[in-house]
Amino acid sequence: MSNNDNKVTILDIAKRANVSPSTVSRVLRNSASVAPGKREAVMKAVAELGYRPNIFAQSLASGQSMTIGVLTQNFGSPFYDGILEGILLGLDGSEYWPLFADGRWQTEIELRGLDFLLQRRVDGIILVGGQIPEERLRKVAKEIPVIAVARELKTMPENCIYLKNFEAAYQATQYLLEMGHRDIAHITATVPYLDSVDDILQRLRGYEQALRDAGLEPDPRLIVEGNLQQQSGVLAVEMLLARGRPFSAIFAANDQMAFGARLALYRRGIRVPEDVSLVGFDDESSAAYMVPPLTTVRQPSILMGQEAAKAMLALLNEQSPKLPVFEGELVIRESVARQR
Amino acid sequence: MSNNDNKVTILDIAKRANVSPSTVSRVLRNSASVAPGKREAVMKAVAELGYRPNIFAQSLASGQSMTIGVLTQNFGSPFYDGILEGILLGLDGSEYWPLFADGRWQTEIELRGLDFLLQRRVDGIILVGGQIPEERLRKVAKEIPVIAVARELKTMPENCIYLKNFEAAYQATQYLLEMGHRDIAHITATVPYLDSVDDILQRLRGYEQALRDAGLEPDPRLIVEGNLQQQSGVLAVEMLLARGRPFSAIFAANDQMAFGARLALYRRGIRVPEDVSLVGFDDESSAAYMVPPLTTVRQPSILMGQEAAKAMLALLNEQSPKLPVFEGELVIRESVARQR
DNA sequence: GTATATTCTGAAAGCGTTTTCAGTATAGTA
DNA sequence: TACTATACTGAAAACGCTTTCAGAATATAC
Repeated sequence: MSNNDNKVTILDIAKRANVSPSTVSRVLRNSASVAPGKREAVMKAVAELGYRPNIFAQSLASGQSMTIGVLTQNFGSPFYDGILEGILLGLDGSEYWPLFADGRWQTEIELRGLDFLLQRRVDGIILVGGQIPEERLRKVAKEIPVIAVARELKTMPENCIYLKNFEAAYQATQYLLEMGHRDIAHITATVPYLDSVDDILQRLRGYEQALRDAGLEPDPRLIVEGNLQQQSGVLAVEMLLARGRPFSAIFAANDQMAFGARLALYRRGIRVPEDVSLVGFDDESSAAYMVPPLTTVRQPSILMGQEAAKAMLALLNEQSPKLPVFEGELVIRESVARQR
Repeated sequence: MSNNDNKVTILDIAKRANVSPSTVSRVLRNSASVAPGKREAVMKAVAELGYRPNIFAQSLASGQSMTIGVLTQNFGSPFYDGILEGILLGLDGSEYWPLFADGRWQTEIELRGLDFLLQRRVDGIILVGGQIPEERLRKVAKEIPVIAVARELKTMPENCIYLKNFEAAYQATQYLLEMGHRDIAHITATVPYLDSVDDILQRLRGYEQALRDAGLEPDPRLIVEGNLQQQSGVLAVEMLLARGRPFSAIFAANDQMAFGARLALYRRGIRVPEDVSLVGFDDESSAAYMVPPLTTVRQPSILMGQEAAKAMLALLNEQSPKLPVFEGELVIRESVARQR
C-alpha cells in the first residue's frame, strides 16, 4: 500500500496508466478535463504505487508553496498561542499549511523571521502582533497577501483582525465605576525595544476616557507599567503600594499581569475582592481558575485566528474578504466586589 | 538593497560575476574551492542583486528540505508549548526550520499530521508526546531520523528525551509523606481515545510505590481521574469530596488539574495549605503565581525541546548524540503544610 | 454534408538549483 | 624538463513536476 522509499514519480504513474505525464498531472490537479477512462486508470495507478507528489517539484513548477507564513511573538504565551491554534484550525482542510516564526517581540528577530518566511516563498503572511514597521509590511503586501491579527495597521486597516481595545477597556473601567470604585489603578505595559504596543496603549486610553467621562481625572500615581509577564504584575502592585496612593481596584492590561498582581496582594494579606477588586484582559484559559476567578475582558483568540486563516484563504483565492472587528466581552466572575 | 520581486536567479549572478552557474552554486554552498577573485565577484553580485536562492529548486536538486517536522499534541497547552519554544530555540542558527503539525491527542489526526509532514519531505521528525503506534514510527525512522520528546518509546529508547516520571512522582509523594500526610489523594488522567498516556501512568505508579514503601496501601477511593485540563481538576475534587474518604493532601498529575483542584477547594471554603496540601506536576509558568504558589515537580520543557533539536541536528549530521534523561525537580513553594 | 466548436491528449519547454563529468591551468616533484 | 597531483572551471544532465502549444478526436451547428 504505502511505498516508503518514495521513488515513485509521475512518470511511473504515466507509464502504468498508459498515458502521458501531462495527463497524470491534469487528473491530479484537476486542472483540465480528462477522459473518464484515463482518469480512473491514473487514480488506480496512483493508489497501487502509493504515489506522493514531490512538493518541491510542484512548487518549483507552479510557483506556489502552498504554505502560509505565520509570524508570532511569543510561543508559549496563552493569548498568542490561542491565535495560532485558531490559525491551524482555520487552515485545516485547505491545501495550505502554516510555517511559524517567532519574533519574540524583538524587531530585529522579527525582521529575520519575516525574511526567512519570504525566503521559503510562503504564499501569504499572517502577522500575530509584532512591531515590524508598516512600511516594510506594505512592501511585502505588494507581493503576497498579508493579514494582521491582534495588531492594527494604520496604513492597511482592511487587512487587520483585532479587537476594539479602547472600547473594551472603557467598558471594563466603567464596570468598576458602576461597582462604586473611584480609585482605580491601571497596570499598562511597554514591551522591550518599543515604546508601547498599540493595543495596550488603546486600553490605557479607554481606561482614562472612562474615568474622565465619570468626572474623574486620571491620576498618574495610579498608573504603573509592566511588561505583560506575570512577574511584572507583582512588581506593579509593589510599586503602587509604595506610592501610598490608596486604591480600591486594579485594572490590568492583560491577565498575566493580573495574576501577578493577585499574588502580590495575597502576599500583603490584601483580600481580593473584599479589599481590592481586580479586572484583567484577554480571558486566557487560566483566568477562570484564578482564586477567585478573574473578571476579565474576553478576547476570542481562537476565533480570531480562524478568521485570519479564512481571510487568508479567501485572499489567496482572489476574493476580497470582509474582516470582522471583534468587540471585547466583559466576563464577570468573582474578582470584583461592590465598593461601599 | 533588497529586491522584492525576486526574479534574480543564479544565472543572473553568474552572468554578472562572469562565471558559470556551477561556480556560483559552489561559492554559495561552499561545496568546492573557488578562486578567491571569482568568489568575491560572486559575493558582490549576490549582494548587489539581492539574490535569494529558491528553496524549492534547492530542495528538488539536493533532495533535502532543510525542514524538520514537529508533531505536537496541543497547541496552547503550557507544557507542550514550552517544548516547542525550546525546539525553535534549539534550531535557531541552524539552516533547518521546524514545520509544525498538531495531533490534538487523536491518533487519527496525528497520523494525518505525520503523513503531511512526510509528504512535505521533512528531513527529520520530532515527536512531542502523542500516541502514534511504535510500529509506524519505526518505519518512519528507517527513512529519516526520529526523536521523541516527553514520550518513552519502548522499542527505540535511544531516540527519546523524557523525564523520569516514576521517580519524580515518587519524590513528590515522599515529600508529602515527610510532611506528615497519610491520606494523600492522587488525580491521574486518561486522555481521550487512549487508555492512558504512559508518563501519566508512571506518575500514578510512582505515587503508589512511595505510599507502599511508607507502609501505606494505596486506597482506590483516593485516586480519581481527570483529562489534564483544569476543569477536570475541579471535578476530581468534587468527586473526592463526594466519596467521603478524608484526605489531607492532593497530588495532581499535572499543574492544570492542580489549578482546577485549587479552585474547587476554594469554593468549598477549604484552605490551601492549612486544610489540604496540594502538589502539581510540570511547573508551568503560572504555577508560581497560583495563590498560594504551587509546590510542583519541574519539567524543564524548554530545555527538553532544545535538547531534542540539538539531537536532531546531530543526527542529521550523521553523528549519534547521547540523549539526556531528565530528572524531575521538586520545586517547593507554599501549597504544602506540615500535617499535625 | 461541411464548417465550427469543444474536448482530450502528448510533446516539450520550462521552473532554479545541484552535481557529475571532463577538462584546463597551475603547482609540486623528480 | 617532463610528469603527476591538485586546484579550478564550465557544460550539461538531472531533480519531478506544471503548463503551453498544437494537433487529433469528437461533438454541435448549419
